[in-house]
Amino acid sequence: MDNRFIKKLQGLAQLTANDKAALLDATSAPRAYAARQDLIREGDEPGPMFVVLEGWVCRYKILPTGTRQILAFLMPGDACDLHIKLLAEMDHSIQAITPSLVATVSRDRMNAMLDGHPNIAKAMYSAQLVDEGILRAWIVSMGRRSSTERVAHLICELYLRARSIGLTGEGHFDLPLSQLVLADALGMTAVHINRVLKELRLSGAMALNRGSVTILDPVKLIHVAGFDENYLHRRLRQAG
Amino acid sequence: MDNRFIKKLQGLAQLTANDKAALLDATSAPRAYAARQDLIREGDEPGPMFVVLEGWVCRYKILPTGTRQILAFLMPGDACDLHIKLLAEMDHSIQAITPSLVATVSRDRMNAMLDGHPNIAKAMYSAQLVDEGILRAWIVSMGRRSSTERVAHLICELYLRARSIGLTGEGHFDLPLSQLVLADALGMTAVHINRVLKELRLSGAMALNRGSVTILDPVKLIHVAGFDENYLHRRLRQAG
DNA sequence: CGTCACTTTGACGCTGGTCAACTTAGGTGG
DNA sequence: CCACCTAAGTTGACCAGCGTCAAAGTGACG
Repeated sequence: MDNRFIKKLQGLAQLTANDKAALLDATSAPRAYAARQDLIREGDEPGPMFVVLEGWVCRYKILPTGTRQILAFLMPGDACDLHIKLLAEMDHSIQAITPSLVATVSRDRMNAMLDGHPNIAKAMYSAQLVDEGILRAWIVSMGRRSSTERVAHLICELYLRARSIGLTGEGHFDLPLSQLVLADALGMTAVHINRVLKELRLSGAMALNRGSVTILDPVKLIHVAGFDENYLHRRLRQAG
Repeated sequence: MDNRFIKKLQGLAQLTANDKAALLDATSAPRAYAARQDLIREGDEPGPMFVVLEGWVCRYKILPTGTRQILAFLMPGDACDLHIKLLAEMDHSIQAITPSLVATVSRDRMNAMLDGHPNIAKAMYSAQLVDEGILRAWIVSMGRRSSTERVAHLICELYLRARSIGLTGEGHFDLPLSQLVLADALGMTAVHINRVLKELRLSGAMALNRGSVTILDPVKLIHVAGFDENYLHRRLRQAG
């Protein structure tokens, strides 16, 4: 129904009613987090696996100089850290950006689910591969794209991810990220993000206003971003 | 003995003689690759898992503009793409940097090994988590570190990785990477890499000459890099 | 001994950071 | 319903870090 975790995994593998029931049960008691509240901090001992059901969450790391780098955005349906318990401590923090509902699944329960439900295991391994691909794409962006290209590329990525879980309208979607958050994600300053957004708005490619993105000219935006349309698409074998 | 894959996995989990025999057998027929030869290209259908036994290998991606971004370095003992077969096509290429020996393990064989050898499974999942941590650290570097810091940080990382598989001497190690390759890895130009290396040499922190790095002042280098000494260390629970 | 890839250096300019001020929007309490 | 407060967004002036372009130097290898 509106369990976006199940919805997402269904796109990655065939799930039986039994599989879905197990997933629903495992995520049935989510906890609410306030905006800016940490789920877990760098240095903490890894705990259960997190599954975001509502809201936006990010992984981030603070450098000794006080600057922040956001490493990933987690949207409803995204999970993290399949085998994380193997690590002694977290090398980054995870924080809610908006008020969020997040389920936790203990490692034992997780292992039982992976063992007893091969379809779930397949879907989750696929999801992890996609996440790794996103990490690599971020490196490419940071290393070889201009600031304008980076911003456009991130918007393309987030739009497609939002669309795949049914969170988009016609040519627009909610993006509850401040310009400071975008800057921390893209390795830029909020000031420069602002200038880039103005440029993209004036060029007629896209506009970001009050937490909502309007894609004015998809073709132009994709072109500016140098976005590979198949990036999050063709990458998976046909589910099932 | 000198199978560095086994040596590396031993650092991540207790392996029985039986486990080691299975690993040795699976990697007993490596293939030789010449420098600059691709193991697999972006767009190809994913094949077997690769295990680097000798030489340096990298993941990379070419942008439409022709620029290249290196996404990871693979050293002897490093493997890649545990579940890669779930993807329809590669989103990046993998290439030998130096003449290399690389074993391939078919997916069926891989799955059999993961099922039949829980210690191997544990070690390989740990290795993958460490690799993901390295990806995240690269994002942090690209986003929030200056060029000098980036270079110093990469050298620290590579030194520690080389040391963990016994490839370092006293304060120096072989680094068969041209300045162009370093530039492609760090999102810079070869010209600027050259200037940064000169600066690091003059400051007495480190020197790179003819494929070999000499760490002149470890404390200074770590300080310049803002390197977290525990980055690749404390991160694992005690093996065994 | 010539070729080719790699390294080194200088001059110059653009992208994006810094600093500072002002505007806008949203929330809270009187 | 307004006054106030704060976080977020916007803009301009200035400049530094790093890219670009060009040329010369070095070493490996046939």
